[in-house]
Amino acid sequence: MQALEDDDDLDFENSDGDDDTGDTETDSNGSSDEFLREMSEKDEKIKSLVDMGFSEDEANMAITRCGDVDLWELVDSISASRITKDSHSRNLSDHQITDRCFDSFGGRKKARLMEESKKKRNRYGGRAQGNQPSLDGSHDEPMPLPNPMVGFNLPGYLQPSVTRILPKQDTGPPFFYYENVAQAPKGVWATISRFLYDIQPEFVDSKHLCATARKRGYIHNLPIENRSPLLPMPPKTIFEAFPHYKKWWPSWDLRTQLNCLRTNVASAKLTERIGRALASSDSPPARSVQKYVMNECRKGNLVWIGKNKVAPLEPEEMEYLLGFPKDHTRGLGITERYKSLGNTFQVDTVAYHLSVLKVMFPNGVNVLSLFTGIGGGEVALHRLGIHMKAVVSVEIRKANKRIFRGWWDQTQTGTLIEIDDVKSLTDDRIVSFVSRFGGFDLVIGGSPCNNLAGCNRYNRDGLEGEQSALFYHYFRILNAVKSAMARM
DNA sequence: CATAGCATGATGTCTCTA
DNA sequence: TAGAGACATCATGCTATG
Repeated sequence: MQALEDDDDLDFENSDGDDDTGDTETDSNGSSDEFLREMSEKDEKIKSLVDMGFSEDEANMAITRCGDVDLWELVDSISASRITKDSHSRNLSDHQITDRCFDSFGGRKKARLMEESKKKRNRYGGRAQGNQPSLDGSHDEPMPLPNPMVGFNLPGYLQPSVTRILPKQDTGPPFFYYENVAQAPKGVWATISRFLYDIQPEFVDSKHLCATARKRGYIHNLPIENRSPLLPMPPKTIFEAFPHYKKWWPSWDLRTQLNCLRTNVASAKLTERIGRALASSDSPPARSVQKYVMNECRKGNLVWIGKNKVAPLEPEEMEYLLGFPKDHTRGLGITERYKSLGNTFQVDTVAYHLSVLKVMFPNGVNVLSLFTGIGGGEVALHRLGIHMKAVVSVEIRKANKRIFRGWWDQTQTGTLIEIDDVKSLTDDRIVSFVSRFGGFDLVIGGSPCNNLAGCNRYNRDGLEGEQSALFYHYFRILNAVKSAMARM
């Protein structure tokens, strides 16, 4: 849901800020000693795992079990053994555990995956979303994006009704709902899906529900029958959403919907250049000018606000398109508003998926909200008329917390507990919350997309990237909630 | 120090065509 | 079937300004 920056309002609840001054100084230039190098790599991994909330013992055991493998495989292994311990809640067989570790050595599972790979490629006609920048090449399970990107079903669409049956141990409680960008680097969704109990992602482009595109993947264990959309349904075209732009919209701009709302908007210099290019050309403009203008308009989501005059959307217009109440983000600077809005849920889309909760929880829900952002999930629940008895919200950006707290105070009567950082939400604290509230009904959140998003020029390094790796905390926390609730 | 403004490609998928 | 082109993308880093 949110993009997390490391230079922004970092005030951790716990004093985990001294991690970097730890005992694992890596000597990158001097040491010719292979042994020392391996040891410091091992220390690095242990440090990262401890950082994620695992114990040092667990980290050590995992490295012993699996050898020199990627970080995520170690997390996988630890979690697998944890879950085995909770065998009364979830029966993961020894066979699966060994298979996972075996896989780490590039064993028979690799061959099996390759087989499945081929089958799926054939089944989906060769269309495959790319795969992970895999270091060992063993995780290239394809995760094709559907076309059209409409998920399991959508309101008003006549399509074959998809049914799915989840294994009993995955159906909850709690229900969980995870979100991230659909067009992630290769293999990312395959990995996310594997961690989240091999549940197939539901890919939805919000352009089928509103006037702006938003291609996202959602993994959840909610029922998919008897969903209902928020009413009134939002406008699905630009002119329906903003009729006044019709006046200046040139006939050769054929757009009927907007592209994905992002965290930045086009500069005034750029819109000026476009204006000058149009002013100095014929009417209608030459083919090449049209092409230039249209390219910039599509990239920057520009709209026509005057003769030869384009501009980016206002924050208020983005709030509207995304399903938020007017002025939801008001009070922040404009840059901060764009950043917050660019990173949030499309409320109608998420609400459609969550709508099944209404009849299941007539007395309200307890929610664990990770990466809350400006509260897209909570706004969706509220608009569905689902009461929130308690929300434990984890969000690191002060600006977002301010917005969310303001909305909560004005609209809600339940309990809100705010936590700054997923890293500080330890297993112990989770046990304590579960005991206090009698368990969570919904664990919801979209983990940072910074290192997955296509428009990141610098650090698009996948699920292991600095911010996007926080996905593993979503996974850790979800499992902690599951096992704590299983012991209730 | 906080904020705003600005410029900065790569990695994919899909479509069309030779 | 290969290749070229069209198209989309929850952003980061630098700089100026108070």
